[in-house]
Amino acid sequence: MPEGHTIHRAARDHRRIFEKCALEVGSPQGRFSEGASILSGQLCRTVEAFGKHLLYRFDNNLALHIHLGLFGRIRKHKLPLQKPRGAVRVRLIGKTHAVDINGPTICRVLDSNAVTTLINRIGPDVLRSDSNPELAFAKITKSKAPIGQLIMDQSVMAGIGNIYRSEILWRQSVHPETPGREIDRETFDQLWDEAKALLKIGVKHNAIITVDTAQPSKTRYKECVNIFAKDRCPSCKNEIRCLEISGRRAFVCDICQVKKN
DNA sequence: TTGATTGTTACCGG
DNA sequence: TCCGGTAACAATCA
Repeated sequence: MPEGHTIHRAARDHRRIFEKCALEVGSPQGRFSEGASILSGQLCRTVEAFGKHLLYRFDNNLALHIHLGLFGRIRKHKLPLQKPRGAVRVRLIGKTHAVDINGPTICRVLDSNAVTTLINRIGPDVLRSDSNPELAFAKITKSKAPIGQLIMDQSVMAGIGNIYRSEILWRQSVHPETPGREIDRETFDQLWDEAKALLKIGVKHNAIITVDTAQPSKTRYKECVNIFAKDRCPSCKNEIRCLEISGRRAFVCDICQVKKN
Protein backbone atom coordinates (compact mmCIF):
# COMPACT_ATOMS: atom_id res chain seq x y z
CA MET A 1 0.00 0.00 0.00
CA PRO A 2 2.26 2.84 1.07
CA GLU A 3 4.92 4.53 -0.97
CA GLY A 4 5.49 8.25 -0.70
CA HIS A 5 2.48 9.15 -2.81
CA THR A 6 0.05 7.47 -0.39
CA ILE A 7 1.34 9.50 2.53
CA HIS A 8 1.43 12.81 0.69
CA ARG A 9 -2.08 12.26 -0.54
CA ALA A 10 -3.27 11.50 2.98
CA ALA A 11 -1.52 14.60 4.31
CA ARG A 12 -3.19 16.82 1.73
CA ASP A 13 -6.57 15.27 2.31
CA HIS A 14 -6.39 15.27 6.10
CA ARG A 15 -5.18 18.87 6.17
CA ARG A 16 -8.42 19.74 4.44
CA ILE A 17 -10.63 18.00 7.00
CA PHE A 18 -8.61 18.46 10.21
CA GLU A 19 -6.70 21.73 10.06
CA LYS A 20 -7.66 24.24 12.79
CA CYS A 21 -9.95 21.62 14.22
CA ALA A 22 -9.95 20.24 17.76
CA LEU A 23 -9.49 16.54 17.20
CA GLU A 24 -10.65 13.69 19.25
CA VAL A 25 -7.84 11.16 19.29
CA GLY A 26 -8.81 7.75 20.48
CA SER A 27 -8.00 4.12 20.30
CA PRO A 28 -11.25 2.23 19.81
CA GLN A 29 -9.73 -1.14 20.56
CA GLY A 30 -7.29 0.05 23.19
CA ARG A 31 -4.25 -0.58 21.06
CA PHE A 32 -2.84 2.89 21.61
CA SER A 33 -4.39 3.96 24.87
CA GLU A 34 -1.44 5.67 26.58
CA GLY A 35 -0.42 8.25 24.00
CA ALA A 36 -3.76 9.01 22.49
CA SER A 37 -5.27 10.82 25.46
CA ILE A 38 -2.51 13.49 25.51
CA LEU A 39 -3.60 14.64 22.07
CA SER A 40 -7.33 14.45 22.47
CA GLY A 41 -9.08 17.82 22.34
CA GLN A 42 -5.99 19.57 20.96
CA LEU A 43 -6.16 21.85 17.95
CA CYS A 44 -4.62 20.29 14.87
CA ARG A 45 -2.26 22.87 13.41
CA THR A 46 -1.35 20.99 10.27
CA VAL A 47 -0.72 17.59 8.72
CA GLU A 48 2.59 17.00 7.01
CA ALA A 49 4.32 14.27 5.04
CA PHE A 50 8.07 13.70 5.11
CA GLY A 51 8.80 10.87 2.75
CA LYS A 52 6.70 7.98 4.02
CA HIS A 53 6.25 9.52 7.46
CA LEU A 54 3.03 11.28 8.38
CA LEU A 55 2.85 13.92 11.12
CA TYR A 56 -0.31 15.35 12.61
CA ARG A 57 1.00 18.45 14.34
CA PHE A 58 -0.91 19.95 17.22
CA ASP A 59 -0.91 23.37 18.84
CA ASN A 60 0.68 22.08 22.02
CA ASN A 61 3.83 21.28 19.97
CA LEU A 62 3.20 17.56 20.11
CA ALA A 63 2.76 15.50 16.99
CA LEU A 64 1.24 12.15 16.17
CA HIS A 65 3.81 10.28 14.11
CA ILE A 66 2.58 7.54 11.80
CA HIS A 67 4.55 5.21 9.56
CA LEU A 68 2.50 2.60 7.75
CA GLY A 69 5.31 0.16 7.11
CA LEU A 70 4.52 -2.58 4.64
CA PHE A 71 0.86 -3.21 5.35
CA GLY A 72 -0.46 -0.21 7.19
CA ARG A 73 -3.67 1.41 5.96
CA ILE A 74 -5.46 4.68 6.33
CA ARG A 75 -9.21 4.80 6.04
CA LYS A 76 -11.35 7.90 6.06
CA HIS A 77 -15.08 8.07 6.48
CA LYS A 78 -17.71 10.71 6.98
CA LEU A 79 -19.37 11.12 10.34
CA PRO A 80 -21.28 9.57 12.01
CA LEU A 81 -18.69 7.14 13.27
CA GLN A 82 -18.56 3.69 11.80
CA LYS A 83 -17.59 0.45 13.41
CA PRO A 84 -13.80 -0.06 13.31
CA ARG A 85 -12.68 -2.34 10.48
CA GLY A 86 -9.96 -4.79 11.42
CA ALA A 87 -7.34 -3.80 13.98
CA VAL A 88 -7.64 -0.03 14.30
CA ARG A 89 -4.68 1.39 16.22
CA VAL A 90 -5.77 4.99 16.41
CA ARG A 91 -8.81 6.96 15.33
CA LEU A 92 -8.84 10.70 14.67
CA ILE A 93 -12.18 12.44 14.73
CA GLY A 94 -12.77 15.94 13.36
CA LYS A 95 -15.91 17.95 12.66
CA THR A 96 -16.95 16.15 9.50
CA HIS A 97 -14.77 13.07 9.10
CA ALA A 98 -12.92 10.39 11.01
CA VAL A 99 -9.70 8.65 10.06
CA ASP A 100 -8.68 5.16 11.15
CA ILE A 101 -5.08 3.95 11.07
CA ASN A 102 -4.56 0.19 10.80
CA GLY A 103 -1.30 -1.72 11.01
CA PRO A 104 1.30 1.04 11.28
CA THR A 105 4.81 0.07 12.31
CA ILE A 106 5.14 3.45 13.97
CA CYS A 107 2.33 5.14 15.88
CA ARG A 108 3.55 7.42 18.63
CA VAL A 109 3.51 10.91 20.08
CA LEU A 110 6.58 13.09 19.48
CA ASP A 111 7.60 16.35 21.11
CA SER A 112 9.10 19.11 18.97
CA ASN A 113 12.69 17.95 19.54
CA ALA A 114 11.86 14.46 18.44
CA VAL A 115 10.11 15.85 15.37
CA THR A 116 13.25 17.77 14.44
CA THR A 117 15.40 14.68 14.92
CA LEU A 118 13.06 12.68 12.72
CA ILE A 119 13.04 15.24 9.91
CA ASN A 120 16.81 15.52 9.97
CA ARG A 121 17.19 11.79 9.71
CA ILE A 122 15.10 11.58 6.54
CA GLY A 123 16.71 12.49 3.23
CA PRO A 124 15.24 15.12 0.90
CA ASP A 125 11.70 14.19 -0.11
CA VAL A 126 11.15 14.28 -3.88
CA LEU A 127 7.62 15.61 -3.36
CA ARG A 128 8.47 18.51 -1.06
CA SER A 129 9.27 21.89 -2.57
CA ASP A 130 11.53 22.74 0.37
CA SER A 131 13.82 19.75 -0.07
CA ASN A 132 17.36 20.00 -1.33
CA PRO A 133 18.37 17.40 -3.94
CA GLU A 134 22.05 18.32 -3.48
CA LEU A 135 22.06 16.32 -0.26
CA ALA A 136 20.95 13.23 -2.16
CA PHE A 137 23.41 13.72 -4.99
CA ALA A 138 26.28 14.17 -2.53
CA LYS A 139 25.51 10.84 -0.88
CA ILE A 140 24.99 8.96 -4.15
CA THR A 141 28.14 10.21 -5.79
CA LYS A 142 30.21 9.06 -2.80
CA SER A 143 28.74 5.58 -2.64
CA LYS A 144 29.67 2.38 -4.36
CA ALA A 145 26.32 0.84 -3.47
CA PRO A 146 24.01 0.18 -6.44
CA ILE A 147 21.74 3.04 -7.49
CA GLY A 148 18.78 0.71 -7.11
CA GLN A 149 19.56 0.53 -3.43
CA LEU A 150 20.38 4.21 -2.99
CA ILE A 151 17.23 5.76 -4.46
CA MET A 152 15.12 3.63 -2.16
CA ASP A 153 17.24 4.42 0.89
CA GLN A 154 15.04 6.90 2.76
CA SER A 155 18.04 8.59 4.36
CA VAL A 156 19.46 9.33 0.90
CA MET A 157 16.22 10.49 -0.69
CA ALA A 158 12.71 9.99 0.59
CA GLY A 159 9.46 8.83 -0.92
CA ILE A 160 10.44 6.11 -3.38
CA GLY A 161 9.30 2.57 -2.64
CA ASN A 162 9.91 -0.78 -4.24
CA ILE A 163 7.62 -0.42 -7.25
CA TYR A 164 8.66 3.10 -8.17
CA ARG A 165 12.31 2.11 -7.88
CA SER A 166 12.16 -0.30 -10.80
CA GLU A 167 9.91 2.00 -12.82
CA ILE A 168 12.00 5.15 -12.41
CA LEU A 169 15.23 3.42 -13.37
CA TRP A 170 13.66 1.77 -16.39
CA ARG A 171 12.17 5.02 -17.64
CA GLN A 172 15.56 6.69 -17.42
CA SER A 173 17.44 3.69 -18.90
CA VAL A 174 19.59 3.38 -15.80
CA HIS A 175 20.64 -0.10 -14.72
CA PRO A 176 19.81 -0.68 -11.02
CA GLU A 177 23.21 -2.26 -10.40
CA THR A 178 25.14 0.82 -11.50
CA PRO A 179 27.23 2.01 -8.54
CA GLY A 180 26.18 5.38 -7.13
CA ARG A 181 29.58 6.88 -7.80
CA GLU A 182 29.11 6.23 -11.55
CA ILE A 183 25.93 8.33 -11.67
CA ASP A 184 26.73 11.69 -13.21
CA ARG A 185 24.99 14.93 -12.38
CA GLU A 186 22.77 14.90 -15.44
CA THR A 187 21.56 11.37 -14.76
CA PHE A 188 20.87 12.17 -11.13
CA ASP A 189 18.80 15.20 -12.10
CA GLN A 190 16.79 13.07 -14.49
CA LEU A 191 16.15 10.44 -11.82
CA TRP A 192 15.09 13.09 -9.33
CA ASP A 193 12.75 14.79 -11.80
CA GLU A 194 11.32 11.47 -12.91
CA ALA A 195 10.65 10.42 -9.33
CA LYS A 196 8.94 13.71 -8.60
CA ALA A 197 6.80 13.50 -11.73
CA LEU A 198 5.72 9.90 -11.16
CA LEU A 199 4.93 10.37 -7.48
CA LYS A 200 2.88 13.46 -8.29
CA ILE A 201 0.80 11.37 -10.66
CA GLY A 202 0.47 8.82 -7.86
CA VAL A 203 -0.82 11.47 -5.47
CA LYS A 204 -3.31 12.74 -8.01
CA HIS A 205 -4.80 9.37 -8.89
CA ASN A 206 -4.14 7.48 -5.69
CA ALA A 207 -2.49 4.76 -7.77
CA ILE A 208 0.96 3.90 -9.06
CA ILE A 209 0.83 4.89 -12.71
CA THR A 210 4.06 4.92 -14.68
CA VAL A 211 2.77 4.15 -18.16
CA ASP A 212 2.39 7.27 -20.28
CA THR A 213 -0.66 6.07 -22.19
CA ALA A 214 -2.52 4.93 -19.08
CA GLN A 215 -5.98 6.38 -18.61
CA PRO A 216 -6.64 6.25 -14.88
CA SER A 217 -10.28 7.25 -14.96
CA LYS A 218 -11.34 4.34 -17.12
CA THR A 219 -10.65 1.30 -15.00
CA ARG A 220 -9.82 2.54 -11.49
CA TYR A 221 -6.78 0.29 -11.25
CA LYS A 222 -4.43 0.42 -8.31
CA GLU A 223 -1.37 0.34 -10.50
CA CYS A 224 -0.33 0.51 -14.11
CA VAL A 225 3.37 -0.10 -14.55
CA ASN A 226 5.95 -0.87 -17.22
CA ILE A 227 8.22 -3.53 -15.78
CA PHE A 228 7.45 -4.25 -12.13
CA ALA A 229 6.56 -7.96 -11.98
CA LYS A 230 6.20 -8.04 -15.77
CA ASP A 231 7.57 -10.66 -18.16
CA ARG A 232 8.55 -8.56 -21.17
CA CYS A 233 9.96 -5.11 -21.69
CA PRO A 234 7.24 -2.93 -23.25
CA SER A 235 9.90 -1.16 -25.29
CA CYS A 236 12.17 -3.87 -26.76
CA LYS A 237 10.14 -7.01 -25.89
CA ASN A 238 13.17 -8.58 -24.24
CA GLU A 239 12.61 -10.69 -21.16
CA ILE A 240 12.54 -8.79 -17.86
CA ARG A 241 14.94 -10.08 -15.23
CA CYS A 242 14.10 -10.15 -11.55
CA LEU A 243 16.90 -9.55 -9.10
CA GLU A 244 17.18 -8.78 -5.42
CA ILE A 245 18.45 -5.45 -4.15
CA SER A 246 18.42 -4.69 -0.43
CA GLY A 247 16.28 -7.76 0.11
CA ARG A 248 13.47 -6.69 -2.21
CA ARG A 249 12.52 -7.63 -5.75
CA ALA A 250 13.82 -5.36 -8.47
CA PHE A 251 13.14 -5.68 -12.19
CA VAL A 252 15.40 -4.76 -15.07
CA CYS A 253 15.56 -4.90 -18.85
CA ASP A 254 19.21 -5.66 -19.53
CA ILE A 255 18.91 -4.32 -23.07
CA CYS A 256 17.24 -0.97 -22.40
CA GLN A 257 19.03 -0.30 -19.12
CA VAL A 258 22.75 -0.04 -19.62
CA LYS A 259 25.05 -0.90 -16.75
CA LYS A 260 27.98 1.41 -16.20
CA ASN A 261 31.10 0.75 -14.14
C1' DT B 1 -4.14 -22.32 6.86
C1' DT B 2 -0.27 -20.48 4.04
C1' DG B 3 2.23 -17.33 1.70
C1' DA B 4 3.16 -13.02 -0.18
C1' DT B 5 3.35 -8.10 0.30
C1' DT B 6 4.12 -0.71 -2.29
C1' DG B 7 8.74 -0.96 4.91
C1' DT B 8 11.87 0.00 8.72
C1' DT B 9 14.83 -0.84 12.62
C1' DA B 10 17.98 -3.30 15.70
C1' DC B 11 21.58 -6.25 16.20
C1' DC B 12 25.63 -8.95 15.00
C1' DG B 13 29.82 -10.33 12.65
C1' DG B 14 33.37 -9.48 9.27
C1' DT C 1 33.19 2.54 10.96
C1' DC C 2 30.73 0.76 7.50
C1' DC C 3 28.71 -3.02 5.10
C1' DG C 4 25.56 -7.08 4.45
C1' DG C 5 22.70 -10.45 6.45
C1' DT C 6 18.98 -11.70 9.55
C1' DA C 7 15.13 -11.40 12.44
C1' DA C 8 11.29 -8.97 14.24
C1' DC C 9 7.18 -6.41 13.69
C1' DA C 10 2.82 -4.83 11.56
C1' DA C 11 -2.29 -6.56 9.04
C1' DT C 12 -4.72 -8.05 5.15
C1' DC C 13 -5.94 -10.66 1.21
C1' DA C 14 -6.02 -14.44 -2.17
